[in-house]
Amino acid sequence: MGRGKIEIKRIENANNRVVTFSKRRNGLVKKAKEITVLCDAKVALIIFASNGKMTDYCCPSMDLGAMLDQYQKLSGKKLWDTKHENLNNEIDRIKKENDSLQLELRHLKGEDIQSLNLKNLMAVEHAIEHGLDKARDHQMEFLMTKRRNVRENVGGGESATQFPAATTRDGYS
Amino acid sequence: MGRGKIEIKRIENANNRVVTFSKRRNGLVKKAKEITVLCDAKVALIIFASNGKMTDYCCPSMDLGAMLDQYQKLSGKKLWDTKHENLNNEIDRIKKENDSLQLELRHLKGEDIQSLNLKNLMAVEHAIEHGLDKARDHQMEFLMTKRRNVRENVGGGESATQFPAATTRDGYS
DNA sequence: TTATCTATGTATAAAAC
DNA sequence: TGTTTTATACATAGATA
Repeated sequence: MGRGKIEIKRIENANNRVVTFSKRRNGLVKKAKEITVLCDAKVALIIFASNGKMTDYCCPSMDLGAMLDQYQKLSGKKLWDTKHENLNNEIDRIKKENDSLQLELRHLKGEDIQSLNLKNLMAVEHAIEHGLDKARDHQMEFLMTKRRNVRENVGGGESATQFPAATTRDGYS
Repeated sequence: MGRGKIEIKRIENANNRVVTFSKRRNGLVKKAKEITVLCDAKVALIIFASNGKMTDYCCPSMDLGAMLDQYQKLSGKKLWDTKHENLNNEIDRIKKENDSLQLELRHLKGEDIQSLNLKNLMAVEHAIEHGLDKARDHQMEFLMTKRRNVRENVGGGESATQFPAATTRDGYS
């Protein structure tokens, strides 16, 4: 074309290639706009230069998302379902983790323990005992702090008399 | 062009419009292919005729999905995120639920309880006590059953002393 | 880059099949 | 519809700024 016909193959001269790209890209977008107007067509066009820079055109009458929905319907090709699948898998994974946490939690609260065998049951018991110890230790710390505060305070100590419930049971252990 | 210049506005004659569409669509796709080859460009092109029929072209070096990923990155526009948003919200919701379960679990095990106030600490304690009661009740049942079985067995008790096998699920420590 | 300048090669409007 | 024909209008390669 122009000052000489060219073969349709990669333009080796980098400068020519870039210049030609720029011209033809403009031409392509222009043509896309024209067919849109002239023929009531819907056109979406995305162009990446070899340097990564992007140019795009989408007809005003339909947005790209709608175009792509239609594309998927008509072509049968999936564009984002693989992405959906990954998210769904993630959801499944977390839900399972969630379920097992819920179960463990119920066990520690003494619920659903009929499904446990003796060994697991004893493990649960020990976990609970350990937790109880720590909770009581902590309560005690709370109270000690409170009492010390009361002593250092001016007024009366009625709040300081409030001791933890701490009913100690002895099971068989 | 051709036998007469035309204005770039909708071609009112339906027949002309369709014929022109067909010609220009072919021209557009041809140009898209050419720039792809000549300039190392990546091009995606989707065209819908007013009758709904679709024509598309995508450069061989990148599939449409990848093109669109790149499009989203570079343009900042969301194509399918509304669809994804729901799934992502679901994931967030479950993750939060998960976190709160984990925290509750740690509390019941006596961990991280320094962050609790006295009232919550006592609530935890009561939950633990309740769980412990139930666990011990259940253990007791186990043993009673076992003892009864031993009594009812004919031979020597050595097989009867064998405690449940305990195929173990872990996590109670 | 982008714009302008030309000579050429292409695309295509209109018509007819 | 799709193709061919043909006259014109456009696009653009290469050079230059």
